[in-house]
Amino acid sequence: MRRDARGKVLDGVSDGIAAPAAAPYGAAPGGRARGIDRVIAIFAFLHAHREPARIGAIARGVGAPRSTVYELVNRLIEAGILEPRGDGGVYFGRAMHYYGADYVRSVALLEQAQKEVAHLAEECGETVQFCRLEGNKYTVVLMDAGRRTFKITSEIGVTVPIPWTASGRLLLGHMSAEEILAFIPEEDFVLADGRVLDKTDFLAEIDEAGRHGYAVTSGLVDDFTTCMAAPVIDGTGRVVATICFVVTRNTPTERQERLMERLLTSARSLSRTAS
Amino acid sequence: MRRDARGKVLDGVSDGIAAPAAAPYGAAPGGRARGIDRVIAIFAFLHAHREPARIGAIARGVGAPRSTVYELVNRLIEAGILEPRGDGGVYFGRAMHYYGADYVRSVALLEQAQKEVAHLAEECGETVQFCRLEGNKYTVVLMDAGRRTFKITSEIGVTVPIPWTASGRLLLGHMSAEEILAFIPEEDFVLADGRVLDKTDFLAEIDEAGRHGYAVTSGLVDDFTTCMAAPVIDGTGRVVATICFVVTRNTPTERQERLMERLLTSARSLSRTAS
DNA sequence: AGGAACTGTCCGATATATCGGACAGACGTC
DNA sequence: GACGTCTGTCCGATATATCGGACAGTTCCT
Repeated sequence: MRRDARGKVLDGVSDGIAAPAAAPYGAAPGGRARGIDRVIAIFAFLHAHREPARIGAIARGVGAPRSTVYELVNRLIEAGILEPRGDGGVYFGRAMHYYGADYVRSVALLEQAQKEVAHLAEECGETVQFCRLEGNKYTVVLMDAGRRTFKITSEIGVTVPIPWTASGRLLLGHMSAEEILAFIPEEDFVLADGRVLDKTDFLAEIDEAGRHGYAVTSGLVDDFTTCMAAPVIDGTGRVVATICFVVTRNTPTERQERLMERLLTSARSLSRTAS
Repeated sequence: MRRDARGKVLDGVSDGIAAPAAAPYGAAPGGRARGIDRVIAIFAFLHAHREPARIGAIARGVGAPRSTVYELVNRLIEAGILEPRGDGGVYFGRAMHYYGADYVRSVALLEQAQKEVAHLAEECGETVQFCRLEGNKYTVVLMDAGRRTFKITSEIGVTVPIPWTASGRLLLGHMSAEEILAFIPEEDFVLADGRVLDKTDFLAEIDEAGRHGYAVTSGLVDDFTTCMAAPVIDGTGRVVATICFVVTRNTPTERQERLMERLLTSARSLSRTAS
């Protein structure tokens, strides 16, 4: 009886970190779920939705009874964790921002990365990102859109297939070819425009990135951007994160080289903190 | 039977936004609390605690049974909302950062303020903060510690008595004298070092700040810092936030004037977004 | 005007999450 | 080596949170 409306939305922007334990969008029909699981599902839904949602839409999205969602959301609003927005919508609230800031502050690498990202963006005017793996996906953890924010390719906390990114070619450096192919879901080799990446090429690019100590890709996510990434390496030699520029593809080679120098300097500095 | 240990800790860094509805630290002894209320209390406790806490300490801190806290915390860790840290401690996790970033992105004023704060900090090298009221307290919403991060006076999301701050003198501009005195708790006029602020002086300073369109205070939070604040004003003329510099008290007057010019420019730009 | 789809609120029943207590093991101190 | 305090795990009982359904009011179609 329960329509699975909006399933598409959630699928498209899959997140993977906070999905309800076993159920895709909700407990088995008739089953009763715990409040905490409902809350986690509501967070995941709002994050995937990317903008305020009305309570009815949330209830449908997570497959929970409306009455339950009203109850929980109102309690979360009271706590400042969610916030009512215009037109009946609800989205994340101030408390989330405070707790998120606590997280960043508590991780030395992130705290420093935030400074580096802001500094590079200000100095060079380009978009700078600090990226990591999130399960078997890639995600932007920190970003500064720079001055000429011509286009936002990806946003904080939104997961993206690893092969779509320059950083992805660095972040898998510690894995063997077999491990890599087992790790990445088949469908992640398909780009947004339908093109399919060749796995042999991909493996070769990972190898090359590891030898050079950086990676550059063009026209993967879209036709007009180039992504340049440098690795942040921990004490064991493993690439734990990357710092990268997102620039227009027609950026002159000399400028790209200068930007890469700046990236490598920052990455080395971050690597010291990560050790 | 239940010791109220750590009560002091929570008191000292009172937060005010996410405290469990009625109970100070937990439900009445013997009573049974909802999972969601426990979760909210756990968040508030960790935020007040300012660093990873062990589960036993959390249980004591929020006045909940250990078995319940284990259950809830493990579920939250699974969802990436909390994260295990070294030595058995637990603190906020990646998901919190992602959701917090969603919040900032969804509020136009905050998104722009983040850019302004980073830009001013980079350009001037001083600590810049974007501040707001949180109930009847003051709190830093955004901060960039600048280059010479000589000392962190306050951190994101930590509430501070309004009279302690330069911003506080601007943020109450829309209230009458009676309203202000009714709004601020008696104890908030006592500074950290025990000095008591005179209410008449305080009201006069608010009036002066409103007429000048900025506020400057020295030696309030500690002896060595000066705080300079400029108001962000919405369409109705109300001060909805401030942007401010935190500098050493011995900063030359000419430099302070130049910094204030930069603040006022940013504040005017933000005011346009806030309207 | 009628209908469809929404919102926000209330209610009683029952499946179950929370709780208290017990357990073994780890750690440090005296 | 005995003691106190901690951890992580398990369990059964029962107070109760979740659920389904109903309600009136609103909006937006046609």
